[in-house]
Amino acid sequence: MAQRITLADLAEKTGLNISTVSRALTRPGRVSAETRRLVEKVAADLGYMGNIAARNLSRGTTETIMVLAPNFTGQAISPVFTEVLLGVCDEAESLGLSVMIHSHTGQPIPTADVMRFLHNHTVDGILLIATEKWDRAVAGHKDGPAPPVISVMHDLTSEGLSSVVAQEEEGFVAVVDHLAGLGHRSFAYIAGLPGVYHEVRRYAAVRDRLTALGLQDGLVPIEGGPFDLASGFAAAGRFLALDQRPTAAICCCDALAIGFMQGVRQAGLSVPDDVAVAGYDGLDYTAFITPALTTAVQPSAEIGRAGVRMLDDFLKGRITAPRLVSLAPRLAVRESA
Amino acid sequence: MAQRITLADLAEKTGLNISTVSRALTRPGRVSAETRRLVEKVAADLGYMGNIAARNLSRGTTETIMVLAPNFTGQAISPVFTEVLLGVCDEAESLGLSVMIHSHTGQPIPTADVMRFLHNHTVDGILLIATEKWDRAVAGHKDGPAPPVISVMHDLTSEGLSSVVAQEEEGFVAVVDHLAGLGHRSFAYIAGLPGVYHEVRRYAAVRDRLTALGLQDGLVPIEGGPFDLASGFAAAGRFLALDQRPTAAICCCDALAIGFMQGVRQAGLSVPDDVAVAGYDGLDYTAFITPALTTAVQPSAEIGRAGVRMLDDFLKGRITAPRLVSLAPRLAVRESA
DNA sequence: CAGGTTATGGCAATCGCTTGCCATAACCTT
DNA sequence: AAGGTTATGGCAAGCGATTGCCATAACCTG
Repeated sequence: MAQRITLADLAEKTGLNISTVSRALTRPGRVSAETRRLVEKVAADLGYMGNIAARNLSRGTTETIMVLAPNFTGQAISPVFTEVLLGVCDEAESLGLSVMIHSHTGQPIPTADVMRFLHNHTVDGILLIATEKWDRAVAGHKDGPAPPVISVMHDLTSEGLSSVVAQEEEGFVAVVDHLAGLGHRSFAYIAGLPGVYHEVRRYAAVRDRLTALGLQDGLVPIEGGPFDLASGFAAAGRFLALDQRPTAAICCCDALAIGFMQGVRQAGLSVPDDVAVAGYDGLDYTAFITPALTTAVQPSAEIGRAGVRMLDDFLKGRITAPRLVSLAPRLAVRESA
Repeated sequence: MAQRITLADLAEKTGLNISTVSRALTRPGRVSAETRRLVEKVAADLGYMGNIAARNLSRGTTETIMVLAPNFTGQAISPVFTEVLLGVCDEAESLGLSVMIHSHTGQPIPTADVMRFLHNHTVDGILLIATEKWDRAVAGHKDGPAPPVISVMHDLTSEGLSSVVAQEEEGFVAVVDHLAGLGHRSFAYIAGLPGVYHEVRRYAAVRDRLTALGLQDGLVPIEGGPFDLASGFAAAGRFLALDQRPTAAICCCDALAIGFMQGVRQAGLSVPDDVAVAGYDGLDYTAFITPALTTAVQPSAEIGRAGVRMLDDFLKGRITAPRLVSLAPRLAVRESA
């Protein structure tokens, strides 16, 4: 793929100077309409395509953003992440940004990596899908201006990073309220990975809401696992072994819920009659299984879009102070509860 | 994010020439061990990070590949694609390549786009996940050397593109054989999007195998749709309206199968007793729904990995002629059939 | 019509790294 | 010890586009 046509070629062909050609192509108002038309015609004729690397070097910019995702390689991907990515790509495209994707291995966040990508001009900004805390100290940027990094799905404003998140708490409040409204008084909580951001917040939301309703004594936390189907299935075993089984199960995420339902039904229990089940995320699949899962549907793609918009605002200097955007989930009441 | 340290800084600090510093960092054998150590130490001290854009311009290379995916924005993503992407990222990382992702809007493949990315040095090579035919003519490269583009999931060797695919036909042969072995003699085929590569091949595989078994008269094609859950659900309605319902349903993909199962079960039919259902793809979810879906599990992530390896081989000049790699799916017999 | 704007195009430095080619020094051979 | 290698580092020319600054020409204004 040898680079064929350069600005120099166009310059020679048009008899103009390289700089004029460059301006004709990138600064519409800077040259006369006539000149611009000429250059454009010749460029089209010759099939000029420009050299991005040269532009990047010269401008010190790449028009590229990176999404740094957790565990993206080496294990299953959460469909939620995929949806976020879809939103990201969508919005990036309409803003004229390219998107690179890279994975980080989880906690602790490889701040050094982040900084490297930024510093060596690989990308202009980063959309961080963190699993754990962003260790600002590692960056050695404690005093400098905030780096162009937006946290997605995690509220890291306390660390100085703009963030766009879902109102998970509200989602779980809605779930709890719905279940309580159905008359349930005992609740299993099928946990995600212990200690992890989402798990911690979701459990807290459930517990607090139950407490507010005076039902905290009915809460039975059950070990789950890494937000996947198999962990939910395994959790069902623990649930079944309980002396007094709660009548409802609130799962930390949809994958756990689906696995859990599969587990209890295999043991002969009926959902929702023997145990009502609710999840969180709103994966497509939840609507097409039997019984269809009641779940809080999170606007994942929109989160991705908002993240990109925010990063773009940041890069263009339209905002400077860390900001928080949080999007509300919507409860989808279906058969399982 | 101002670029701070450059090779010039290191050169000054070490008293060496820029070129020597550059070599110390990138051509281990080219300088004395002592010099290298010195440079490395100073580089570490100063936190040198290099400027990728400059390197790219100078080397005429980007060490970046692009995955060009269909419909990635604007509509639901197939989990299969996600899995492929996972494999791609995984392998790319271990080969030291970055990956950009970009979407194309389907047929016809935007060959011009492809060429632009290649020509303007945005990326070194492309992993094309095509939906339709690759229009070689558009590229205007009919005579030139093959561009560094690998087709993934579609055999485009006939167009001169190396490809890595799944042996879909074998997968469907296995499905048909399994169903026939169970005693089924009438088969509904729930179709994907009409005319689309996968749909065409899969249907042909089913029909041919049934013919080979002398069971072709039992085949009833049923309109499905764009490889998603809702289409499968809708197809169930058509299936139910049939005068004589086949006893087995072969679905073009898992999403269709899941939607289909949901549809027929909602109508009171039992799977597999009233109708056996089988899919293709091997999505995680198929094992955790009731009834668990019998399906041909395609090694999607491995396809992604193999694609990247092949592209890398191509870029490094280890292969030049178009090649075809095809990976076998594995039949997972579960409850639905 | 003189003095002052404004529009347009050219010059050349610059972005930071890479690499072919050359010079030097050190080390062999016979 | 003379001629020949080999290892190491420096020089400088790129890679291709961008952009601040300047020169010129065209156009105003009173």
